[in-house]
Amino acid sequence: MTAAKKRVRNAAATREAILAAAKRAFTAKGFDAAGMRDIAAEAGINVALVNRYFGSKEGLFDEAVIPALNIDDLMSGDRSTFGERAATYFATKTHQGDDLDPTLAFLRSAGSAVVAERLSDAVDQQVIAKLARWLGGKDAEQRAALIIAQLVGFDMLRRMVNIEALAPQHIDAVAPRFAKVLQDYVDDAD
Amino acid sequence: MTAAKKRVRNAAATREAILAAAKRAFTAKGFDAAGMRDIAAEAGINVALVNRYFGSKEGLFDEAVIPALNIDDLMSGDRSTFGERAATYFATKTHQGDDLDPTLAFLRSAGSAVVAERLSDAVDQQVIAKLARWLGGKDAEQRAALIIAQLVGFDMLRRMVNIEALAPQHIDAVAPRFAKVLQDYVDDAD
DNA sequence: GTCTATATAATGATAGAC
DNA sequence: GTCTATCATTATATAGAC
Repeated sequence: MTAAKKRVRNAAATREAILAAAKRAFTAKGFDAAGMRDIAAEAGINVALVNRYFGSKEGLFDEAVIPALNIDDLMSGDRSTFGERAATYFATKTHQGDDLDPTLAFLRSAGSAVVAERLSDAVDQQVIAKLARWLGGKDAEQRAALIIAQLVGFDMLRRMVNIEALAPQHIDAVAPRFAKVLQDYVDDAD
Repeated sequence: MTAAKKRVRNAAATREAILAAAKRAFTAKGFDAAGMRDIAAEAGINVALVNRYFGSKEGLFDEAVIPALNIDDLMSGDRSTFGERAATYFATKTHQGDDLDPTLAFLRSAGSAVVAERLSDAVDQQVIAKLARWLGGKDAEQRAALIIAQLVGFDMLRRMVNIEALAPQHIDAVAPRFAKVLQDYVDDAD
């Protein structure tokens, strides 16, 4: 057993514990609603340590959420199957409670004035610009932006608004329709 | 001139002033970030009056924002031109600072636990179910949900994330692409 | 490295005078 | 109908003891 009041000194472990708790909190409640006290309590440490390790709540968000805003996994396969892969992924993904879900964290934090700009920059540079380069062809930026708009809107309605028609049990009807639209944008490169 | 400290007693005018200020605040900052004091100050009245007239911040949101969550205007025309009308509307709309913008208010408030459920109910019943009935045909609920997902995601990226490729000056390239996708969902009724 | 205690500033809501 | 004054709560952040 460890000491009751003071933790064993372990900078790396403490840092990771805070980071993990922050990912859960930002995913579940968004930036504004997630509280430093809650994050510290769930990490099993004192509030003061969060600021010591990450400077501020914003600094914590920068490390916990911002780097994860990307769709690199979807760009690792072939362009001809992007629509199908993206549609299946977004139509079936479920949030594991102890993990960061970047899309949910983004959707729940997008209304916050504090992190709005960093979220914008991340989506613009790490998601859309990167996807545009991967797509190539004419109007790549616009096609990439429209693709991401579809994905973001779909996830918003499916998991935040809880629209029943988009639930996983209807994937057989939804996924093909959704995949086709996405793939049309990919293929519309002249 | 009216009295300096006390307003002329006018329940209807006071109520409207609060409502107008609330619409601006909820549009600009979302439910959580909008403050009762700010709303009261902008309406030129005392904070206590807000609670007197609307019971609570939630009650104010219920009157100021919830009923406006609909796309009735887009459903007043012909089904064959829905895609074009919706694409043009969403690709060019700009928020007039002294008005409610329902989509922005929704996007900026969606992360709030307090109003999440009422927003879900409103989008589900007032927007998607209504659009589904108007669309008709097979899988109407799913097609309606996918259409709204496109519109919501598009507005999110265009006006909240500020993606340059979706700005009004590129409407000539964006709108036709966007319109086609929307219309495909409308026409896919068998 | 970790904690306690506190500074400072907001918040939504309400009781009661006028 | 409108206001003042205040309650009770919460928030992030920090100084300093151990």
